[in-house]
Amino acid sequence: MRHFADEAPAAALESDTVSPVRAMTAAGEANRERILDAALACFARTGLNGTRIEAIALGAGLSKTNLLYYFRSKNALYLAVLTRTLDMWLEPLRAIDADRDPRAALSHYITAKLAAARDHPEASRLFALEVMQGAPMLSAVLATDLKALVDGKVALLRRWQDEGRLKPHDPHHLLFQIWATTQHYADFATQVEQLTGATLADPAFFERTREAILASILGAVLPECAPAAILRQPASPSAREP
Amino acid sequence: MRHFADEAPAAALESDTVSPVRAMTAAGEANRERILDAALACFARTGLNGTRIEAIALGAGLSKTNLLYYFRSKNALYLAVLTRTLDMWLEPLRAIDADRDPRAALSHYITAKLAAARDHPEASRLFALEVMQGAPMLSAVLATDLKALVDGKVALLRRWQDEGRLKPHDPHHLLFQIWATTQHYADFATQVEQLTGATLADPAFFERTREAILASILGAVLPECAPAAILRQPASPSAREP
DNA sequence: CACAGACTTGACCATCCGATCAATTGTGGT
DNA sequence: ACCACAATTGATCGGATGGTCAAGTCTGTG
Repeated sequence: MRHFADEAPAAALESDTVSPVRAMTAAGEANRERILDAALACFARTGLNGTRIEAIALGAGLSKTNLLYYFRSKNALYLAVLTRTLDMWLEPLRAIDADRDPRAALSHYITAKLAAARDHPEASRLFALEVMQGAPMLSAVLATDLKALVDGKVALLRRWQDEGRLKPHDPHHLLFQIWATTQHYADFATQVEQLTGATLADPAFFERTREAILASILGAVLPECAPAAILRQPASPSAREP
Repeated sequence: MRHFADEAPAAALESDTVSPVRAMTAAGEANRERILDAALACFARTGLNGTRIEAIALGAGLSKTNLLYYFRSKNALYLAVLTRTLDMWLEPLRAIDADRDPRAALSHYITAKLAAARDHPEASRLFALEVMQGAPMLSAVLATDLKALVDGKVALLRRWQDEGRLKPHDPHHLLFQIWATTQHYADFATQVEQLTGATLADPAFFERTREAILASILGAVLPECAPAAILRQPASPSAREP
């Protein structure tokens, strides 16, 4: 019997290559992966509470009991899926490069995020579900890792602004806008498809989407376009409004 | 025994003021409302599967059995919450007015949506959860009511573009961007607060957020600012990208 | 070949939770 | 005061489901 991570968000998962006399079989590793894939698909569609452990097992092609041999509990599995997906999900943000020109950096970031929304919508939905429920399993990671990562990029954006290479625009809101607009096409794919009849899988639609996002976001932060007194009318920040 | 709506998405709920000999007591009506409020709070936080019917009863201040006297099943209650909230949620979109000047109309819409995200974040999360899971209970309504509403507004936006009062910008994407950016601050409030330390409840933060959104979206569609050749570098729509 | 330990299985348990029922209390109208 | 019906309650059922157990089978290594 060899069991793995459980509840603890800081779980170290397997690690220990000191191997307990004999390590995990190739078949075992393959099963673990298949389980994680199936679990991602299920959790992203129906959430933690909505998915039955048996459905995941079915998707992975093994029995419920056998699945529980690899992951001691549904929570442990959920956590494993979460951590496995997180790195991939944050990769594009990490890749924003101080050495590159701001326009290229932001343009690449937006494109990468939109491509991720197209290629891994389940990952997007998984995190969206988790965060929307208050991130009960992820709050620690968010408050440390993500915070640090974002702080760094915010500083970079500020520097670019100070150098006059970006228009003044709150860096946090810039990031939020990018996240929101790109992930929207993954998280609300159902709605998008019902209203437009298209999906990001359609290259033409992808390109139109990309251009629409680039137009509004780059237009707001790149200095070549005169600011134009866009904000003029009364604020009325509290009105529910007609 | 008087029971109400059940599964059917097209449920007519109570209606019938023809009263079966004696209508519902004032206390009864009040209870119904309290249940719906409590249910909204719970469903928005933990989703349909994640909330126990007893938690809602507790939040509403009555017993589980008593709650089931007012709503014959958890699904019926969920559906009732959904439909009760939908009207309020779509109101700002309906209010986009052909008679108004495009700038004012869009600015008002964005402000109203952001205010709604601030004042009714649970509503936002409720629909987000529902749509993200494929809108199992709402797909019918979305495909008809919402579709019709959106089609109308898209036509209006197109007209404005044809008249030169808006820059060419796919109307669907414009709406999606507005929805995504405003609702993000409700749906991902946890994350936003962890990263910025602020909430929409803070008037200064609300105003900064509003300005950031207006700047990018209005900047992209209002004609006073020269387009500027923002989209120039290679598309590479498929690259995952470094 | 033998054996240790990874892998797999089917039967089973315990509990949670949505829902029903029978019975009681409260209340507005006549 | 009485009655019909709304409102409320506690007991209880039954199905679903997460998780355990004991008993295997398979496989690489000594």
